[in-house]
Amino acid sequence: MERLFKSIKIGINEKIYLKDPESSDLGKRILEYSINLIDEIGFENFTFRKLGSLIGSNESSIYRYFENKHKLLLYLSSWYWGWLEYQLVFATNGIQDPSEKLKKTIEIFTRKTEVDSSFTHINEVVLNRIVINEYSKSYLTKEMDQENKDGYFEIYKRLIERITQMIVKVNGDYKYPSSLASTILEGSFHQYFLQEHFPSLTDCNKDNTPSQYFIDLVFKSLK
Amino acid sequence: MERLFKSIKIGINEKIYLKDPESSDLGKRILEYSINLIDEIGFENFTFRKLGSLIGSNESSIYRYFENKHKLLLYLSSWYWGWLEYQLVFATNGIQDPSEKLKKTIEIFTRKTEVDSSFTHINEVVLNRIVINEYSKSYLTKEMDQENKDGYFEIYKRLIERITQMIVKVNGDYKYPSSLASTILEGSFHQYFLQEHFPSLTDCNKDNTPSQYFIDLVFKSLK
DNA sequence: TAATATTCGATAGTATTACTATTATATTTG
DNA sequence: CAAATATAATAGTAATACTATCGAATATTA
Repeated sequence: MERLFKSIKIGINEKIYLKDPESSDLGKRILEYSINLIDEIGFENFTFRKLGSLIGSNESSIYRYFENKHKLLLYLSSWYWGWLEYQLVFATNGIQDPSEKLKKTIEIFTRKTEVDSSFTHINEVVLNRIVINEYSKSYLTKEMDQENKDGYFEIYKRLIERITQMIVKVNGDYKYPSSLASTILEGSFHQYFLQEHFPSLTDCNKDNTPSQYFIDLVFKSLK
Repeated sequence: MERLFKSIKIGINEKIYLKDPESSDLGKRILEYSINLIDEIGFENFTFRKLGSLIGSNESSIYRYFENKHKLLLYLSSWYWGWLEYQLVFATNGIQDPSEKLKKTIEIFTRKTEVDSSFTHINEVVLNRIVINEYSKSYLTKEMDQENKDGYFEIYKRLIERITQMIVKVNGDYKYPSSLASTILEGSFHQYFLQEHFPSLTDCNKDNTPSQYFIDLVFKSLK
């Protein structure tokens, strides 16, 4: 539980930012509006200049918080994974039965994101869309091995490890708990992407949710 | 079968290129060396200027073949999917039993790529690495819906549809054949990525192959 | 309250990227 | 051999991704 609170409050690796964006008003505006702007125009077209003019601030001021937009994306996605971890632990805390717990976990990962008013300047619904559309760009780079060593993907990895442990508790003989855990996480985001852009490549829609698909997949695998 | 040969020979959507790179020596060198250069420095750092100087040619000459590097990536990945489709149909052609056929298909998708000397100027092993590391960047853009309408992802979609049909033949009652098919394709590439960069998040390694993991996953799902 | 530190905005400047346009030259083909 | 086509060389543009400097406003502290 301590690990969790650390993530929610100060858990974001300090090397990701130059100045803590939570420490000032401008910093918070950077977070709030960068989410909207990236969602709107996409990460490729997003620049600090555009963000500056959107929040009525200066490009160079934003550079005082983040080295570049790549680091900002790492910050936002780390924040998202930390928030998801919080949701996860909170929702599954009381559940004793391992299967029930794993089922609930899959539901948390695959459910539609809803606004959580506890963090006012961050819109989790929009941030969820960003993670679906942009997260893989943050690790599919030539710098990622070094960044991984520096701990930039810590929270994401911890999340997958949590699922792995739950899988092991349901069936200790299953041979691929880590692979299955990462399939659940990547896969559920991918199914949402397909629903939006390649509907013919998925069976998920309003009636058939990704939750049902993954619950079926996982529990048949673990039987 | 005709659809297949179309893909191998001229199947790449003509809107992707300005001038067919297979139609000239320079075009072939663009394909050959862009694969090496993207693999070496990553798609973000790759520019036509660098490619030009690598092949002793001019930046502006490359622009006569491809509008921009994004289109080149679309070309290369379309080529790869077409090549994979060829491998797939070739290897599964004689198999009658639907389960055997699906199993073979999963093996094709999840096996390590080997050089295929039939296409001399394209190195499939290196191209496979590019698809693992860069393919998602080609569709995670704001332009993708239009590009999808224009048919740029045709071959990729057809591949997934082929797997879907095989799944249906093995078990017509299974509720999520398309989702499972896309999970196999995306998932197996992702497992290779994890092996390379996040080994703690996968159980796949020299002894445990992605093939075994996915065969287990799929056939338990369809039982 | 004065001194000091911090923050931010404004401006300017650089190297690189992602192209486009033009012209000259080489090569192919009819 | 002429005409068409392909390529190379050069130049140029707008945007990007920063870095540096400086001064004004604001907050902190002595």
